[in-house]
Amino acid sequence: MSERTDAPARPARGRRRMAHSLEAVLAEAIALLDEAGESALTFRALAARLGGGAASIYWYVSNRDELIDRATDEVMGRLLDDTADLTDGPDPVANLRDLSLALFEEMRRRPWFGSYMLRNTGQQPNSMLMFDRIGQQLMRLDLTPKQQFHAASSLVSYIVGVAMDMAQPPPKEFLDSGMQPAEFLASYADRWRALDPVDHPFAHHVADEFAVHDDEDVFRSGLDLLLAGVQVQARGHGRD
Amino acid sequence: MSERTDAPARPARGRRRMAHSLEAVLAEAIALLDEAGESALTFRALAARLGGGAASIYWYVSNRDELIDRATDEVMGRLLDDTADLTDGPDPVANLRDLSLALFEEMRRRPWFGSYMLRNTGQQPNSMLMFDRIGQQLMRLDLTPKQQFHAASSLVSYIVGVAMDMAQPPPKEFLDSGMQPAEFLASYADRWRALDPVDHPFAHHVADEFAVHDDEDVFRSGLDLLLAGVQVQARGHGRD
DNA sequence: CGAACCATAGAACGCCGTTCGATAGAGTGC
DNA sequence: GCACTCTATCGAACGGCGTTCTATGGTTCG
Repeated sequence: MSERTDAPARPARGRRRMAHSLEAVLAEAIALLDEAGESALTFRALAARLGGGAASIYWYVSNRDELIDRATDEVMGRLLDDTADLTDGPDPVANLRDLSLALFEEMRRRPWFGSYMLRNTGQQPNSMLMFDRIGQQLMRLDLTPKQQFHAASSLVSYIVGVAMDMAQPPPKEFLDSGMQPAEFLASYADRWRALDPVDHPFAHHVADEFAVHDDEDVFRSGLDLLLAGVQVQARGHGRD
Repeated sequence: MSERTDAPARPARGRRRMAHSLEAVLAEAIALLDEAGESALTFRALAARLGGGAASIYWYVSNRDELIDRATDEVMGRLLDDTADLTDGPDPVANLRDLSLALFEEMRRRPWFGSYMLRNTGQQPNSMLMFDRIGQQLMRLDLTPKQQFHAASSLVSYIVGVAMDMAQPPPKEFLDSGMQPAEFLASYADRWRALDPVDHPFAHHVADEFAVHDDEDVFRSGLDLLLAGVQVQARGHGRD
């Protein structure tokens, strides 16, 4: 009857015993994912955080997969909001670059995010919106629809590929040896240098670069290759 | 543990002679992965195929992760053998294209393969060899080592990204409705057409392309964008 | 013939996702 | 006030998983 005044705009509807809510479930799920990665997101751990039983979560979500889908889409939704102005620029290619970099930033913040970004966009409306936002910039270029579709798909594939790379948890030898990330990278490069030079000429050739590389540089670099290709295609404006 | 110490610990691909059972374990593991995907690869299922107990497998492999790593690397080893001649051509960029397409083909054959390709190349000597083989072609172009390293990484990321896409199991609605893949794709395109045209202009714009697209075309298309970017960079021959 | 070692496998542990049924509380009609 | 329904919660249990421990058969060799 009388409303609790603690609830702001969206009252969490009448508080029951252990009032959950879809919002709360997703918020804690995301927190769990952020703190300890995908394997840490279990129904029991989540329930403990929410202060209830594991079975209760099934009221809001029918599945662990659906839980992850919704969490991912929630994050994507926020990202859409935060980056709404990135497509205002006059140059569509520059806009694509900014948009992709924003995605990269989010993936760096949340290594789990990229891995689930593309699965089943049918279940992830916001991922679909992001895909469309990318495509809309490509529509502004002088390309055939097929070229535009291919370019959008390739861009997303590239981004997800990098995401997968970054989602790789650091090997435990790193966690054990309290090294700094830069130190570890350097010592990892030494392993490249220890490989047979006959079988691995390239590893030796670029070991120095590898030792000091920054993930964002690598990402930006590949992104620019892809976008350069798009621009070549747009100027050639023709066949596929 | 399971290795004799007399043989000069071969790096990776040398035929193992006495490790009769490790080969069997990996062969059955790969068969299981091929037939029913990653989730089907359980120690119990694998043991059943081998006609023994689950615990026995731990003699050959200390981990499920290691099992998957070894299976992946085994497949990569065969692929290295099968594609050894793809880098003989005079044009390094054409060679990269052929190599990438061979990887794509393998990923199409084995959707699970791409997902595990890049993890921990420290544990996957053959993946490292493949990475080097890609890099060797890039060494032949007029690029700085940094550019070469970035290009190799980006190429692999792109390939893995597409792999992730293809590793997505088809939604169960597809399996239920005995549709042909082409039919399903068309009906999926209808769902794009049913989206709000204001929010999803691009989806509507390319729905027709999406309805008839072929994964390999899309892959090849993005690959060519990337390689075109590399070529632009090589001709500009300079700064990053 | 017995010892040493390789290889196997049954049983159990703890964790997981998921299901089922019981039940407490809020809303509703009388 | 009361009974009834509907919503949301949760304890308990099921089956399956990776993994470990321990016991034990089979070979090889002195």
